[in-house]
Amino acid sequence: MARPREFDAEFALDRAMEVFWAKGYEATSLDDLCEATGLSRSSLYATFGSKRNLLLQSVDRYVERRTPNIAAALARPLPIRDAISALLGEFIDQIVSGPGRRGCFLGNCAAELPRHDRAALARVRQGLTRTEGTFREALVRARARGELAPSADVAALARFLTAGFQGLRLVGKANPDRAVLGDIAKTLLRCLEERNCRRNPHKREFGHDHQTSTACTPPESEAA
Amino acid sequence: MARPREFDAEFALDRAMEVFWAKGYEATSLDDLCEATGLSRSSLYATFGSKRNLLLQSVDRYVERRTPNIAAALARPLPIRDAISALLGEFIDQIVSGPGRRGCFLGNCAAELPRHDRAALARVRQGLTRTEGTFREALVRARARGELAPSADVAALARFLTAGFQGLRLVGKANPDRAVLGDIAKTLLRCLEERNCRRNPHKREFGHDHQTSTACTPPESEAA
DNA sequence: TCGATTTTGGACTATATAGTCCAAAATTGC
DNA sequence: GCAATTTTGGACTATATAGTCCAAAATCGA
Repeated sequence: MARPREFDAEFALDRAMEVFWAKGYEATSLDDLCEATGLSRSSLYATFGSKRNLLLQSVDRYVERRTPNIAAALARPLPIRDAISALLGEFIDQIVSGPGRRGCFLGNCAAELPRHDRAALARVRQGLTRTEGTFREALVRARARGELAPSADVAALARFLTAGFQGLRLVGKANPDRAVLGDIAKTLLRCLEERNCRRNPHKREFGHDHQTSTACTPPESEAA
Repeated sequence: MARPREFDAEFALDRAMEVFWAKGYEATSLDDLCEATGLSRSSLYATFGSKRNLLLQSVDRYVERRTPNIAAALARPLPIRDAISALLGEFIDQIVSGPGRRGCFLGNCAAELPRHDRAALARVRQGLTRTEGTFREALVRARARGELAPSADVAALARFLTAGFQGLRLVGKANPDRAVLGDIAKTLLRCLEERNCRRNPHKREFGHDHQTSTACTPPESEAA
């Protein structure tokens, strides 16, 4: 081999991720990325290929970095509700305390990325699925400890928690108000109370039979 | 007066909103806006001032347009849970049926807008607050009808529902899977069951006392 | 030391972008 | 019809952008 790299690609990726996270994909320029990573354009392109490719890798990186944190928070020697409550509280603290208010990178990407960008959305989906899995594993353990009803639908609860956390952080970005976020978290936690976590077999599942067209205007011919 | 306008500003605003909604703020160019509205640059600028200003007005427009829809859905002669269930189902249908998968415009803006953009975030916040108010009013009526416990904390429930819907739609953008979204909706609805909606006075409220630093890395010196 | 190989800085390109400007067109009151 | 007034199309500007390219520098094996 010849001349070695003067930078650490992992470190550069972390810094790039931070920028994408803080500013969003479109609003991040290559100059921003060069400045944040300390790399020149040639090194950036040689290492990561393109801005878009760097985003994809940043998403993966984010997931790698955050999943263990969440897993650790849920593995604390606490009743699962208390562990989740603490996790919610930490997010809320981060949000209301100001500077770190960037939301969840996965959520930001999901919101910003155009829906025709299959590859990128797949990465985001994988990340969300991993979060969901982390929640589910913790719930399974909690159920085994007797904290949830034996019939608790932990898969559904995990999905719900994933969406709930996303909702909390998204709302928090626009409305970093402790009272509001506390209400959301408090109510969310109630869904974990033991009596709510039994399966309810005669309850209709979702889908298939809704008629009235409400919500938001659907049409518009798929703006390019 | 002299020469009259050849276009309808309201109509143009609607079209502009659609583009922002579909593509996001940064990814929408003035050419996109001109094409969608049919206006020339001069007319656009004379009418709306700037791209950013047009976004702000689009947000307001979106809120004006969607609030009555939600209000109407919640005012249907149904138990509140059924009305909300139907609303969730409609959103899910829209998401999984494909083309309309743009998420909520407010959520998209909250995710994309930089947090230093006070004015824009305030508009978004107002929109979310209005949604919350719509939920709350419906819940108050439901409580008066005896569908919720007299002590139900309808304000907290409304905030929770606002975040929950945001979470559902955000997750749906990355993962338009009926099973996943159905689980989220199903679990969310459980929080509305009568027995869950009583105030629980000795339960600790949120905030103030969380210690471990988990979640996602907070630092980074406020990337410009 | 030398040739081979890789990295690096930064100049460069081609394009896209938000916003400006003005002459021509359209309309009004008279 | 005419002067006044407003709108309109689109040319124009200045800048920012993603990505390319290459000569110089740095390192390695021999």
